[in-house]
Amino acid sequence: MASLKDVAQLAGVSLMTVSRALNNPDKLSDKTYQAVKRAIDQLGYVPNFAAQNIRGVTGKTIGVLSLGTATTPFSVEILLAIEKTVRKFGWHSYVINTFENDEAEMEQAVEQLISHRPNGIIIARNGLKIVQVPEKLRQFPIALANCVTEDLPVASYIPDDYQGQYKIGKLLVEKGYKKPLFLHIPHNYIATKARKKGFEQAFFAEETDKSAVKISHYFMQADGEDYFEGAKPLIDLLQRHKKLDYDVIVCGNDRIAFVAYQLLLSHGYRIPEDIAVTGYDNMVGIARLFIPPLTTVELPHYAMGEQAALHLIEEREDTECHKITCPLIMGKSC
Amino acid sequence: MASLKDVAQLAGVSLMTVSRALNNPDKLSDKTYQAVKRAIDQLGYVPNFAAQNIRGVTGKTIGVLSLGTATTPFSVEILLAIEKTVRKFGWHSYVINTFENDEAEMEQAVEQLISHRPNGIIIARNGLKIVQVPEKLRQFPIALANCVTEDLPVASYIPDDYQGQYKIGKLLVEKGYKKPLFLHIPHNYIATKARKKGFEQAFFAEETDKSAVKISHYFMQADGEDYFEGAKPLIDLLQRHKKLDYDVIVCGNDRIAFVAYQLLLSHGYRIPEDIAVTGYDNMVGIARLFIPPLTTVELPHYAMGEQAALHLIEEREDTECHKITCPLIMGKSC
DNA sequence: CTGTTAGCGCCTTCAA
DNA sequence: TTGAAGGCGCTAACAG
Repeated sequence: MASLKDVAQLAGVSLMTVSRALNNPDKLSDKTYQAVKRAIDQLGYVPNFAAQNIRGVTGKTIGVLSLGTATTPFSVEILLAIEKTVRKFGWHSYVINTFENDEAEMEQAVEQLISHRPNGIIIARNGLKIVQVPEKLRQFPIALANCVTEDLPVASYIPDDYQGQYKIGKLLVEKGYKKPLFLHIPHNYIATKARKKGFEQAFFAEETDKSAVKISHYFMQADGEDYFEGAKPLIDLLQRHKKLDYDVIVCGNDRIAFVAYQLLLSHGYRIPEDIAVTGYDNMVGIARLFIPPLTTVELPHYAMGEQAALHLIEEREDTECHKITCPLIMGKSC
Repeated sequence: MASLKDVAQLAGVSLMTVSRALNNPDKLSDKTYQAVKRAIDQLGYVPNFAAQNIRGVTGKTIGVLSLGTATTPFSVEILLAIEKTVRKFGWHSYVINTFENDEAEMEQAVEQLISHRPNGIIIARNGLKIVQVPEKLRQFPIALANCVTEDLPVASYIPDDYQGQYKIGKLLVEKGYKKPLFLHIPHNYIATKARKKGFEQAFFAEETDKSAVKISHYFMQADGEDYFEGAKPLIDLLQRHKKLDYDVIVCGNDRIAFVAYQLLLSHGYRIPEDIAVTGYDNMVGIARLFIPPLTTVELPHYAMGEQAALHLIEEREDTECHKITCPLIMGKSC
């Protein structure tokens, strides 16, 4: 690959002149600049990042430790947001994917991250969870995207699950729904509690006749990603009862909603005439395939990545847990 | 960040001794080695990648140009496979995401890729398409994952769509299905033709009474990713006819199947008793939510990434278009 | 305006 | 077994 030296040779100037043509063109005479530029184009020269980096003159670099992206690819948007945001500021990003439970791989991943001498670290997770911040990473400025930690005070950017589910609850109250069935995501997820609270508060705040409100809470035991399980309670109900005594199924995420749709439709229920359904996530590429379109709430993947990146770029000093609004996506399922 | 020099100072040895402790431990006396090691641990020293790279002693690097991952996150597995594979060989990988249609961004992406002085380039796409290989990238060894090009002879690794759809066709014939309705993915996709051919050959090869076979081909016009469109013909049919004259809906992908399921179930059809359905893709996180489980074919995302990486690592010299088998995923929808 | 020198962190080569 | 010198590609600081 062509180096500065090659360009200098071809242009018949010194190394520094070429360097300047790249970084301070106005410090050169127009003639020299043109000559150098021609040589650069001719050789297709592109500066060597490593060489610049060693001198500490590249834009800064953010190392991203991405956890578990494989199983839930929908959150890639976090990574894309980081990449796009840092690029806008002339920074670079470097992503390492790994899994929390593979210690050896994690160790290797961390070392690889450090070997690139990042100016900051973002730890991103596919689904909201508590993460451990690897010891060796704690020397860097850190921001968390879609995860939190108890290890140390560090800023995190996560979805405002309370607000999202609250908004759904409010909407349902306004529309006059009285008997919701809440099909949770696993009870050991962080999001679960916030969503439960959000939904209940939206309901109880508006309904004076609390006895009319029936909320059935079902929790799935499994920790797996098999959201089919989330709809199991509904399966039971459909088998046991001729007619459901609920007017809306509030689903913990769009995947559970998909299962619910199939169950309801196959039992002759019309959505939303006979029974309404709501989701959560706004799964990219899927959400709009529901018939009728699913009313759901969007996980702010892009914003989480963007904000975490900005946190490091702008050197924000807070160590708060920023809850990002989940916009309501109005469909026709309720 | 600690450098070799710092470690040397702390250990009271020369720079080179530390370097050797890292790369040729056996060339040191055990005592010195232990002393150095202690210093390394104490400082948490990790070699500076850029400095190694500039000397050309790091493992090699593969630059990945990832196209359009945002819209279809399901193919991230290609990137994960690349990362995992190169790591196994002590290589590194570096991913840049961008879009084909943004020329300025593409230009920038290519330069960034080159600035890392990769030893090889993989171009990966979210969905199988023809790509242009940027001029400046052609100087490197290249492998394509989930895409092909007409620009130059270069190895590509893509799904064997013919084989995949053939297998589905064969299965349906064996099970006695006679009247398929084929809901294609857009007709301008590369995969479409291969799948059509695969399906037809499976059918016509076995059925002697060709008149009994009814294949209705519908093509969607839109070039968008809105696979809802793919099911439009089915919507029309359901509106026009009391009872469908098909015994199986062969869907161009799982997303179309997703729509088809809802349409059929809401019209009182039981799957597969009244009408069967098949998919294509085995979309991660979605495929197993179908009720009944969808019989589909898996896009070999992992294998495509892995093989493209191996192509570069092993310095394979062919420039063929490798079609990778799509395994049949047996569900209960046919 | 342009060139020379020095040095970033590391490793190869050669000398001790 | 260990150390010193030189250089990878680049740029900041200083000369000319």
